[in-house]
Amino acid sequence: MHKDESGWRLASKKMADQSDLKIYWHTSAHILAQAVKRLFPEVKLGIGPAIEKGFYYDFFRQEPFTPEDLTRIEAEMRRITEENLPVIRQEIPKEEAKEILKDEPFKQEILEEIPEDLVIFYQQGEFRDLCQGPHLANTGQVRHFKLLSVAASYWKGDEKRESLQRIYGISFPEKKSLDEYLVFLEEARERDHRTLGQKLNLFSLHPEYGSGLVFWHPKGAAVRKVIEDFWRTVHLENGYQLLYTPHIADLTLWDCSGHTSFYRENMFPPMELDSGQKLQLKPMNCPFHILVYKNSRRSYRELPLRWAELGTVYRLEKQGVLHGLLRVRGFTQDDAHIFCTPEQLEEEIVGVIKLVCYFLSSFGFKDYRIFLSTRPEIYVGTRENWERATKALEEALKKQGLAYEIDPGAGVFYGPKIDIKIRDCLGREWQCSTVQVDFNIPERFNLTYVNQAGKEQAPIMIHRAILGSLERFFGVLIEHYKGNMPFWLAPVQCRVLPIADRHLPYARAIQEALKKEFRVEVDDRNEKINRKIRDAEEEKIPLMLIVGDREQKQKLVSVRWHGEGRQGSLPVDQLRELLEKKLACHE
RNA sequence: GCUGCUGUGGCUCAGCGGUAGAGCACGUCCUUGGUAAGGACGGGGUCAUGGGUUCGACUCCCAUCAGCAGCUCCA
Repeated sequence: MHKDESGWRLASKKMADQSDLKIYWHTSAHILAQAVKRLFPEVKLGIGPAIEKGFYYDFFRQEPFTPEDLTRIEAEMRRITEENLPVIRQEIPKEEAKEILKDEPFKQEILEEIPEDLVIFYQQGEFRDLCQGPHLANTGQVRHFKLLSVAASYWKGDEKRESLQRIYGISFPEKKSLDEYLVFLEEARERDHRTLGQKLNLFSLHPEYGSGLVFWHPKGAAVRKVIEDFWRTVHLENGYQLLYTPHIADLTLWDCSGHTSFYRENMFPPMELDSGQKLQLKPMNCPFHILVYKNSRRSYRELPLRWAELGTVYRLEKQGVLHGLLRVRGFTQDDAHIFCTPEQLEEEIVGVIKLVCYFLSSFGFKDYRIFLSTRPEIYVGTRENWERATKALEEALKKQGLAYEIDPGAGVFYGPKIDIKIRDCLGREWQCSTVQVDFNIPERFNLTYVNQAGKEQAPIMIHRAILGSLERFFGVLIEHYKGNMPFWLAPVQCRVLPIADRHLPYARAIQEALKKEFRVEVDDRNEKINRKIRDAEEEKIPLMLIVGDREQKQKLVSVRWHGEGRQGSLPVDQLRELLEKKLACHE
């Protein structure tokens, strides 16, 4: 495995192992709240838990906290730790608790939700907070901490409720750990696909001409082509057929699919022609695939039909949620719809899951989480269908021996689903693969097939995407590899570096010898070899071939792999064999 | 969409109430150099947009647009 590949995974794992840190962080959050209360007595308290990496506390205050405020708060926290206040657990009758919290409206709201008569408080010095605990014994145990940022949040995560200010912080018993964490944050920034995308010239965004729209540069497009070619080949090998469908269709199609009622806020407004016809840019591909299905009468003999398309869709995402390649307004889904009989459902899901595992491992992903989302409160279809479909999804996961978590009530209204989430460099999870069983759309469009008894019957439809969207997947890939694309994916796989101008013809000959199978460039600039190497290294080109007098004379190339230094010399034919092997195993 | 911060040459950023600067990149020339930056010279910005305050605004204020962090929502 490449050294960079899972830097962030290791860092987060190391911390997760020390579950005591959660307690540590929780007490840190209390110290933060105490400091804020000392400096700004008018502030109302929200909640302040430990999170995966550190802690936060939510406050209600009219004025925003400034960076200077954070510095002051940090200084006050320092004082509180130096005071070494004992942290005392108290059990208090609810009535009394109400009196204590009379000036804390948010805490009161929490209090009212607690059924027990006795509630628990933790007190340190003059500060007392309604809290389950547990906590450290005294504030002096919190040694090294830093407030990282302040951002807005909603009370109870509800955008209709009050907007609070959330202060994030991190703390550790040892200075070394804090320093390491700050270095980790710095490295995460360097791994950011937006920075790397610019530096490596992979893609750009031009928000002044439309935010959330991606421009793939030649190098990004080269990677995309490899991904797409691989994707098509694998799908064809697995019994899929390819479809191409339009980007727009008459609005009535979307009325029929239910999108205009269930999905309107995410759709671009339709464009109206002189004739009065309204054409809608597609937010999803499924209605188009359905039209293809409906284009002829279907027999059970044809099923399952597996139709895949790299379909570009447009969704009007809210301004504030856009994020580099990971959340955009125009993207290409690696979509497919499987039409099958009820009997085939489970086997088809197993097939999809297998395919997901194959793809993710081909791209080097080993750290992902699988969620099984069950029936939400608002749903269509019968309970029996839901149970059957949920069971089919669950069985498929079990058959593949995959660990998964149940996400109760998180299914889509038309059916349950499996989501697979991959983490980015900052530990944020992004959904890529998704497998959804749909009862709704086949019914809405009145899809049928003729069964063995010669009767019409409704097929079951599976929506699935494996990479999710090419844009998001590319973004996650960049961060995963820190821009060091493995040989098979690298936009420029190999660059030939002639030592002096007189070696240019030989360098071109090497390029000719390899270019049929590999993406090869020649660095023909008037620069010293050190400079050429440095630039190639910075561009993260996997393979550098240095050619000078020695190589030319002996018909060799001097091989240097990215990040690994020189590896000796080889004849080109021998090198080609080596590279072919490397390609085949996706190294 | 909400809260806060930000918006200066292609990129990263400095700067200031009196009409702009660095590094990298780019161009020309010199140099032909063996495993991470050779040298010299040069071109390039109506300081996001629109209002306002002011004798004067890139600098202060307001609005809009966009970016960033987070919240909410999603592939």
